[in-house]
Amino acid sequence: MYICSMYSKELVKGTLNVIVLNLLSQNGRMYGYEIFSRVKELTNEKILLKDGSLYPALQKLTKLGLLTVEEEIVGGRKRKYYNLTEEGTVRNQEYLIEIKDFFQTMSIVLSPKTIKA
Amino acid sequence: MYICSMYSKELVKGTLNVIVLNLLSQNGRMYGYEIFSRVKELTNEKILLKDGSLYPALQKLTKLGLLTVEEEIVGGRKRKYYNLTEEGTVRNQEYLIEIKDFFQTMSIVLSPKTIKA
DNA sequence: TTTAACGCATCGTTAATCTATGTATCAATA
DNA sequence: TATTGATACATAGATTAACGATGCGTTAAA
Repeated sequence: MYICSMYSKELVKGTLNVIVLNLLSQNGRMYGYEIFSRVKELTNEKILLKDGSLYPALQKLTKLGLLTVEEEIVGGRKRKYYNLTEEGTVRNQEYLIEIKDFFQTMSIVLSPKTIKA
Repeated sequence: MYICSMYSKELVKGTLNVIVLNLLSQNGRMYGYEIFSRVKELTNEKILLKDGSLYPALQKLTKLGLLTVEEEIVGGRKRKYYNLTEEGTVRNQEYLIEIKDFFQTMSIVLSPKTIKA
């Protein structure tokens, strides 16, 4: 899996957690590769999560108590299904509020017509 | 100057360059502390650039040929005025396009109602 | 049988940003 | 007059999220 996002790394940085948490909150039970595929599909291949980023992130979020894992064998292949915990749900809401506020603030800073004080 | 942004570091990461370039493209000639103040004012203190981030960033952008510097003494204090170069103007446009596209893409990923394929 | 897609893991590196600290001027204030 | 806060810039070292590279194993298709 060698892939590359159309956005500079720096931009995408800081959004991985909220992407993962939010997808899980909407779709429920998902496994890593499924998350990768779903993001790829939703973004028209504009955001391609790196597996070297995604899998460690899922492990980290689990360690933090935001996700639960269940391992299964499906079609001879190992899968790890993740689910949001209650804490994960709360954190997702917080993240969403923060990121939306941030995007709005950024659009003000970057708006072509800002009024000088 | 000890300050703290209301957003998590990770989110703001990757947006410093475009903030600086875009402010300069709108306001023309500005100095570091002025950029800090302007962003603070525009964002209602939600984004407070750290001086340990801003000044190195200005130096880096200058080294990259995106900015020019002129040093002046104003009111007994040293100021370094920055301006966009042509290359900086082009880069700013590219950054703007990228970040707006990215924000739109993110809003799709994070939208509460995504249609499953 | 080889390639591609599936599915997960991990080690070492990168690089943007932060923290902390330092310098110096000026205005206000206690 | 001494101190604080705002103005103005600088830098060395630490942090840390994410990345690149690599590895393992399965299944299906060419």
